[in-house]
Amino acid sequence: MNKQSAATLASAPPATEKELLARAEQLIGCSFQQLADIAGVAVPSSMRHAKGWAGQLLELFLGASAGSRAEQDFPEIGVELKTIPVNLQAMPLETTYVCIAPLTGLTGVSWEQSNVRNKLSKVLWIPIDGRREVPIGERSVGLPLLWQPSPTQEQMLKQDWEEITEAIVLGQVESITARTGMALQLRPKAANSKALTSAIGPHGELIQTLPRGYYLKKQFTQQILAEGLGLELPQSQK
DNA sequence: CTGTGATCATTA
DNA sequence: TAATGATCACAG
Repeated sequence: MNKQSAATLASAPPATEKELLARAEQLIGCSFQQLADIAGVAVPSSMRHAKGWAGQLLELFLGASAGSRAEQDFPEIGVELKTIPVNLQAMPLETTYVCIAPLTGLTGVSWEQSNVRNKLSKVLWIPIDGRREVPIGERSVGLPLLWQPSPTQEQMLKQDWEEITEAIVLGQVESITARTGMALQLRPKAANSKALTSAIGPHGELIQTLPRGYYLKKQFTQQILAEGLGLELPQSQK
């Protein structure tokens, strides 16, 4: 079968949301093998040593420009790109990394000014086939969804962020686990478990601890994707 | 080391 | 088997 693809590498960032969506729509149904061929890169046999491969491949086609800067992927139009591995039921297979968590200098920082809120204020979700039993080259790209948090979702994120931030400020960072929070969680984000960064200790002193990052829990991401498909949960009452 | 892109793999 | 804690590659 000749799968016709209009996918092309982006030469510049999209100037508008509409242009970004148009590019994303050209990728629907494309396999990673096709995209890798166009991009001139090899398809890894496993993600084990190529964990960000799919995300960075899609950045090439969409024209993301921020590189490794702590910014949205498309600062010109205020959009963050997230690829999300899913199964055939469109259920997320992984949590979603949001950003690194500052562990010092947080006094006086509000949710409104937080990096988490900035990154999540508008997100282009692109589901990808994340099934490990399928060879990577055969996995394909799903339907893009441009999302902004609903008031309820933002409230949930804000509540979690405030709970976690308060613990960090109070020197309780080491007592925060991935179970803290309903939508947002704090987890290690480092090369390995020996990496260290500064944080506030239980008595207000500076301590060295494992760097952490903010992640979205699967259940929260699943809700976003389901609503994007128009699949609201059944209402028991109308 | 920090921050980007995340997924892996051991544990509960 | 799902979720938590650990890890991989690369740019700067």
